[in-house]
Amino acid sequence: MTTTKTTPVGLWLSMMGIVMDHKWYFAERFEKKLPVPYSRYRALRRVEQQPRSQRELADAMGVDAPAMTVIVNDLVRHGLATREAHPDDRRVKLVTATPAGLAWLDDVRSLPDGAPPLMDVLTGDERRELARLLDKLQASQVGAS
Amino acid sequence: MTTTKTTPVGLWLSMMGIVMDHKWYFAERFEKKLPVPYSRYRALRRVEQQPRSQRELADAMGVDAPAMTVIVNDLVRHGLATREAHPDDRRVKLVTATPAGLAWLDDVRSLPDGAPPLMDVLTGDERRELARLLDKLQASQVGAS
DNA sequence: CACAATGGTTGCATGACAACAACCAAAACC
DNA sequence: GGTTTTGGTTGTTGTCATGCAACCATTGTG
Repeated sequence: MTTTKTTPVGLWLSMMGIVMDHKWYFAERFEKKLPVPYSRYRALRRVEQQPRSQRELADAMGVDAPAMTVIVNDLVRHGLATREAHPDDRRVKLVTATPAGLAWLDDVRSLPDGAPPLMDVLTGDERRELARLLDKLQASQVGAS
Repeated sequence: MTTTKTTPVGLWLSMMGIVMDHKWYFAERFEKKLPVPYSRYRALRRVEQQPRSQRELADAMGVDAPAMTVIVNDLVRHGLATREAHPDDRRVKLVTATPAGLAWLDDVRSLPDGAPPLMDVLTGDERRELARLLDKLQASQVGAS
């Protein structure tokens, strides 16, 4: 039985290992809901609260501009988001989630058996604590390379 | 400010999101240490304590036999592991970590700046608590070591 | 012994993702 | 007003991961 080191790298390796080992489980159910890659969810998530430019999205996701274009193309094609020119700077394309897009986000988040059986081993208190820690991690956004 | 839901799917999406958002950061430093894909680490990790057959490894990692062959080929080619026929059943190939393999595992685990700056926001207590929760999750994995 | 089942191997085909070059359009700057 | 910078697009390439088909060697079973 592994005992995760409490160093940053130790924690990171442990967390990444768990995610990688069980990614396939989630992927199966996720792609059944809508046949798009997970990166589309990652992008749409970030325009849930307010529209963002593709530049902002690319920086936040750690991908380059060409990759972002492809992702947004896909979102638009599926009616999950719209791409409009920014009124003040027409170079900028604002990506906005459509009602269908918001509904899809909710769908994914309430996927039955969407999470690998892993989480069942945690008690209610532990889940709340894990959620708190993950939120704290998520709050610290790192810039691009 | 996202507030992670304490449901299994909510926790899973949050955790996976964090890993995916920062994977590139780790990958840069990981592949600088040794130019092999991360999957090689995932595999070698599992033979750290004791040798395993490729079948066991494949099941534990959620990949099929052909993929496992490729991974082990790579490990052997880099001198990180050996592949020997099982004495009792010569169909079975036992994968064993070499001293160099074990050293590499340690190297990766002590990569300077190997983890994204994320973890720095956690206090010592929080890191210990996160390590405990991750260990509990990991313990429920198939073939956890 | 003939025959299936199991563990691995080889080869191929696909999809996701990242990196990059080349390009266009709209600002910003001197 | 011409140049540079910025946001975005198109297309190509390469790598990794995943899946499948066909095959070999070994073992187990009737």
